[in-house]
Amino acid sequence: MERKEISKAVLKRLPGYLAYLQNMPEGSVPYISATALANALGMGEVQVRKDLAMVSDGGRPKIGYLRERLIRDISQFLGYDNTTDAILVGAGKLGQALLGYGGFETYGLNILAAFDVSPAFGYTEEGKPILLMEQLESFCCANQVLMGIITVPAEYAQQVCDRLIAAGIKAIWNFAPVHLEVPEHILVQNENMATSLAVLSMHLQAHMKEKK
Amino acid sequence: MERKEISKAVLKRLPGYLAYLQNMPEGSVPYISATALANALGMGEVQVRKDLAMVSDGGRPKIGYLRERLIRDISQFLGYDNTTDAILVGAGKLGQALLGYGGFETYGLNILAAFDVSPAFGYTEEGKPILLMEQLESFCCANQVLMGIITVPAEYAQQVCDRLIAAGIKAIWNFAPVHLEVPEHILVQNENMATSLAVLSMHLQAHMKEKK
DNA sequence: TAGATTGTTAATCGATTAACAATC
DNA sequence: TAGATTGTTAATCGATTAACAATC
Repeated sequence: MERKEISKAVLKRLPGYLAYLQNMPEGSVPYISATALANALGMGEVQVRKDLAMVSDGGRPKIGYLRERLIRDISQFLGYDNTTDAILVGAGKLGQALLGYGGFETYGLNILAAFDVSPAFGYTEEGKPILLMEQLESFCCANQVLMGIITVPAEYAQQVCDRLIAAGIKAIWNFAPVHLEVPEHILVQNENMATSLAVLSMHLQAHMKEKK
Repeated sequence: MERKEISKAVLKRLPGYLAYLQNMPEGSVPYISATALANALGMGEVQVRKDLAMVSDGGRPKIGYLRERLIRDISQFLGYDNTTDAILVGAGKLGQALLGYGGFETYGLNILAAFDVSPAFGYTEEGKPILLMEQLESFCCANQVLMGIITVPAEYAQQVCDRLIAAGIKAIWNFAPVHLEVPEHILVQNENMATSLAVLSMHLQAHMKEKK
């Protein structure tokens, strides 16, 4: 499969397809069509077909895609087959929730360690080390870590971010509700609860108004 | 301010403006221009100006917007001034992290209680009640709850979702990595970690390839 | 006044949808 | 073969960007 340029919009839909395919009722036919997938997820069938065509050429007219093959193709496209090492900064509640979430391995993400200013505990329940902030740079360099997850309070996020970049990190998953200033080649992905809440809040407002 | 039809794209950018305005260095000039805001957040100035024009008519040529006024206008537009009651289902790690996160009040969100199959604990550290699933329907009806937050494992998400809707809920914030099937008038907002990870993963793949 | 900034109207860009030929 | 499904090419839609007139 030759890699085409892919848009962010398509990229964001791929995990949804993958999740559905992986959780599909077993025992049924081994093939699935773009049409069937679209119906199951409540999406347009043309869109799904086009998206799938971006990442796999296993589609066969009249038959569809071989489910296992499609799972493999999407996973590979998303880079889930080769694991990425990451570190997490900020072992508060949210940080610990993420550390404890086992599901990330499925996505090829491996959180090596957490860092925190407080040395209160040395290991998480899962046995991941919680280290002091002082060790951040040396750890990242030694382990060639490329991804950093920020779960510190908003006011510390920028300085943590700066240190991560100085330590050689290229991609940042930011859970702090602030805009981070970074050099051009660094990617910041904001996990922004406020954004989701805005959409929900707007929907409820419209609902309330309707009721009046 | 007359309400115009607003696109989802604009809606999702508003919380970012708001957060920046609220955390601005105090003591400086009380006015801020769309240009200044755009530069601070690394966005296009025309886009910011247009977005602001959607929610406020306090903009004055040569001067810009009065910061306090703008904060008020955006907050009001997003409905952050009148609080929304919500319940949370699934008091696992993620659920508890959300329950413990104090910041939601800022967005007008008030989590009244959590529900779980396990009656192990009656209250969270913050004093919010953790109730049994059996009480879900009666609680929602009695308190006229309109929003439900789902933090249960993927395999239970759909049945929880169905119960929430039956209990009168109109908007669902879904943290489970599955597609939820809902009637037309119900809004599901997926907080999808997998989506963010896909974007990050793709960036790192590109980075690795470059290095080779 | 001059100049910065606003809001609006028009042009561009990108993504989605529709139409259709190719294929098993 | 007939029909379902694929992938591709063209049309539509929506959002972003650019250009410009209005205003303090």
